[in-house]
Amino acid sequence: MALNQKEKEQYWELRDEIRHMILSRLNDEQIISVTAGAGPVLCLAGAGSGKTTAMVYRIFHLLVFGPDYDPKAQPPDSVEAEDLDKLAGWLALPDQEGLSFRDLLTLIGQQGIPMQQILAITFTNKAAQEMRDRLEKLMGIPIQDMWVMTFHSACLRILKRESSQLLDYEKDFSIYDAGDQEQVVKEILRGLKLEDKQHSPRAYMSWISRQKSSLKLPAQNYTPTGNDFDQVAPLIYQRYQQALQRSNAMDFDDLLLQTVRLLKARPEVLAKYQSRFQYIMVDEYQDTNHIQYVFVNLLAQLHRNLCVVGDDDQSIYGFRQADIRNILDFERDFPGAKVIRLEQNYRSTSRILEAANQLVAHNKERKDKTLWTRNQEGDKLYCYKATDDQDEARFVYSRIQQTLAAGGSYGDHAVLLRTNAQSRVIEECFGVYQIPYCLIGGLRFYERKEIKDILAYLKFLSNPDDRVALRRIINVPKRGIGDSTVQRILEYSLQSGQSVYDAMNDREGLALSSRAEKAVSEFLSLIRELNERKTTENVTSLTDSILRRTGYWQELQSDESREGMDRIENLKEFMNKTGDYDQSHAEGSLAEFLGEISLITDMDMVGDEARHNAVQVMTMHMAKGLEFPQVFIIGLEEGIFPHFRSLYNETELEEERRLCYVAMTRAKDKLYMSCAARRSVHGRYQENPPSRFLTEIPDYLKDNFPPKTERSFAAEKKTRMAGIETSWDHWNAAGAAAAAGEPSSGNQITRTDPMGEDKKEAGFRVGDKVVHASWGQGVVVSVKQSGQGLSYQVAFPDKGIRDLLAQYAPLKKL
DNA sequence: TGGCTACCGGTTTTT
DNA sequence: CCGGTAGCCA
Repeated sequence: MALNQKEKEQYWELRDEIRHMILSRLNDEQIISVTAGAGPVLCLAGAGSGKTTAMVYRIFHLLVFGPDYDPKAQPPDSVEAEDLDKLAGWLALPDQEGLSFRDLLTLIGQQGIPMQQILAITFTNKAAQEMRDRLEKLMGIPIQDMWVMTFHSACLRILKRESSQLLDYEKDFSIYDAGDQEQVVKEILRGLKLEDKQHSPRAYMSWISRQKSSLKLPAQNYTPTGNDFDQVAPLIYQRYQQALQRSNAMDFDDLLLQTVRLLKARPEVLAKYQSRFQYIMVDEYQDTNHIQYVFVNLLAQLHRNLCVVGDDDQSIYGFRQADIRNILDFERDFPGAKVIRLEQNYRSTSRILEAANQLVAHNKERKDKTLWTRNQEGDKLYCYKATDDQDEARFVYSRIQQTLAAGGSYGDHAVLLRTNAQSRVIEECFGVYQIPYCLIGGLRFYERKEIKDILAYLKFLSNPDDRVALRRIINVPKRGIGDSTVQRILEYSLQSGQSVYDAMNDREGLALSSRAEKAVSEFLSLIRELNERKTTENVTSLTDSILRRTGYWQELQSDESREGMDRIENLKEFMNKTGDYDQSHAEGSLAEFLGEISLITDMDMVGDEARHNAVQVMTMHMAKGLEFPQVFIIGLEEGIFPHFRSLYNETELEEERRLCYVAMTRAKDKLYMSCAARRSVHGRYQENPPSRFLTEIPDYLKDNFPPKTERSFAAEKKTRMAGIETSWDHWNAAGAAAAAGEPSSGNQITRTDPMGEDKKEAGFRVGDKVVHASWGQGVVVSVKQSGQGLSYQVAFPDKGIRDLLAQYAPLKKL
C-alpha cells in the first residue's frame, strides 16, 4: 500500500530529520565535504581534524542519500505506512537498536549510490582496515562489495580479474617481495661478474623502484659504457624485468605499473573500471607518487567524482617518490574542484597540538596553516632523558603501569619508533614484565623461513616458471641437489627457453651426472604427485601433503631445539590461516590464496579485540592515520631521529620533522618523548645528543620527567619481579632491586583489564597468564571463534601476539 | 654435497 | 647484535 499525501509529507520530514541528525555529528567543514556530492573535491585536512570521519560519512551519505539530496524525492514504492514508525523509532534510538542500516537503505536509500560503485584507497592495510571497521560500525552491516583497500590490493584485484589480458604475464603470476627481488638482482650481478661492494643489490632495487614508480619501462638493448652505478643500473633494470617476466612474477611496484600499462593498452578494460567506480576517494593524497597519481587519474577520468584528502605537513613518503605536487596541483588537474579545509583538531589536548605546531613551523617548505582545538589544555609533554635504551624502555613500562593502576588499559598506549630495529629493547622489556603488546609491521607474516619454504612450494606448484621459488625448495629438505646442479638447471632453462619445470624434465638437454640426475628425478616425481593433488585438494590439505611428502614435517619433528618447535608452531599457525581461507572461499584457488597473503602483514591478521588489549608498538610511518590516548615517542636522538641518513640534507630533514609532527599528533591525552644518553646500535654503544626536535619544542610546553621516578620505579620493580621466570639477567645490571621480594599483588592483568570481567569462554579468558609448551609464558589478550573452532590470541615475550587454536595449542594456565 | 667456523657488513621509513 | 657467506674439510 503506497503512502498517501499526508504520509508522504511525514516521510519527507522524517527523512530530513534523520539526515540532519546524522550530519549533526559533524562540523560545518566536514558537512561540506560529506555533502559535496558529484565532481572533484579536495579536502585539506590537518592532523586529527576528523578526516577519516569525513570520508566515512561521505561514503555513508552517498550510499543512503545519494550525491544530490532532494528532500522531496519520492519514497521507494516498498515503503508503507507502518515504516514511518520504524523511521521515527530510529530517530529516537539511532544506534541500530531499532533499525538496521539495511532497513534504512531500503526505506530511504533509493537515490543512493550502490556500494560496489565506490572505491576508497588508503596507503596501509592498517588504514584500510580502520576505514572498513568504521564503515561497518556506522552501518551495522558488512561491506564486502565496496573496494576499501590499498593501492596495491586494488591493483592486484584488477590484475587477477583481467588475468586473461595481461601484458607480458600469464595468469597465475607470483608476487615477489623484497627478499625475492634481492635474489633476482644478485643472480644478475653474478652473471655480470659485478659482485662487490660497489654494486649493492639494494641500491639497484631502489633505483629500479624509482624507475617503476615514475612509469619508466626498461630500455631495450641498452649497452653500458662503463662500470659505474649509473651506467650499469639501466642494464640491471632491463635484465631484472626480463628475469621477473621469465618467472612470471611481479614485484610490488609491478602491481601498479602493470595495472597502469593494462589500463592504457586495453581501452575496454579501462572503460569497465571507469564506469564501475562512480565515486573514488583517496586518503593521504600528499603521499601518492607519480604512478599512483596516474592510476587514480585514469580511473577518475570518466565520472570525475574524485575526492582526495591530505595534508602537506604529513607527507612522509618522499623516499618512495611521493610527490607533493600531486596534492598542490589538484585544482589545476581538476578545474572546478571544491576545496575544503578541515582545521579544527578534535584529537589532542591544546598543549600537544601547540607543541606539534611549533615543531613543524621550523619547516620552510610548507603552506601556512592554522590548526586549532577546543580541547582541554592537558598536561605538558613528558620528556625523559634516559641513561640508556634499556632505561628508556623501563620508563615506558613504568608509565604504562601507572596508567593501568589508574584504571587505563594496555590498548590505550602506543610506542612509536623511527626504525623497526628499535622494537627489540621494548619487546624484551615488555616480555620481562609481562606486558601484552602487539608489534605492528615488522616482519611480513610469511617472511619467517619455514613459512617462506612452504610458500615457495605452493608458489612453484601454482606457477612452474617461478625460478626464485624453485631455487628455494629444490634442496629443502636436503635431497642431494647441490648448487652446481641448480645452476645448471637455471641456465639450461634460459638457454632452451623453457620454464624451469620443463627444463628439469628435459634429461637429455640437462646432461647431469647420474647421481644428480637421480636426485632431480626424485624431486620431479614428488612435484608431479603434488601437482595432481593440487587439482583435488584445498590449500590446507595440499600444504599438509607437502609437509608430509617432502619430509619437511618429519625433519622438524626430530629437531628438539626450541627453534625447531617454534617452526612447527609457525607452520601450524600457517595452516590455521589456510583453514580460514578454505572455509571462507568454497571456490578458492591456490593462486588466489597466494595473492591474498602476499600483501598482508602479521598484524593484519590479529583480531581487533587483541589489538585493544595490548600496547601497540609500531613505526611512526605505520601510525599515520591512527590515534591513541597515550603515545610514547622514543629514541629522540640526533642520528636516530632525525635519522643519520637525513642529517645533512635539508629536504630529508624536513621530512623527518614532518614525521615527528605526525607522531606527536597521534596522541590524544598524553605525549611522552624520550631520548637515551647511550644506546646500543648493532651491538655497539653509541652516544648521541638529544634530538633537535626536542629543543625545537619550546620549554613552556615540556616537563622534564621528575627524577624521583627512578627510585619509585625501583620499588615497583621489586614487587613485580617474583613469579616471573623469564630470563631477565641482563636487565638486572641496569636495574635496581634484586629478585628477592614478596610475590606480586596477584594477577594484576586480570584485575586491571576491563575485558577480563565478561569474557568467560571455555578454557581461558582474557587476561589469563598461560604457558605454551614451546613459547613459554604469555598473556591471553582475546578469545574468538575462528573457522577452526575456538582460538586464543596470546601475547608472548619476544613473539608478539600469536593466534592459537584451543583444540591443538599446548597451553596450560599458569 | 654438506657441515662447520670465522669473518664481515649492514642498518629507514611501506606495499 | 644478527644474518649471510667464503673457505675449508669430511
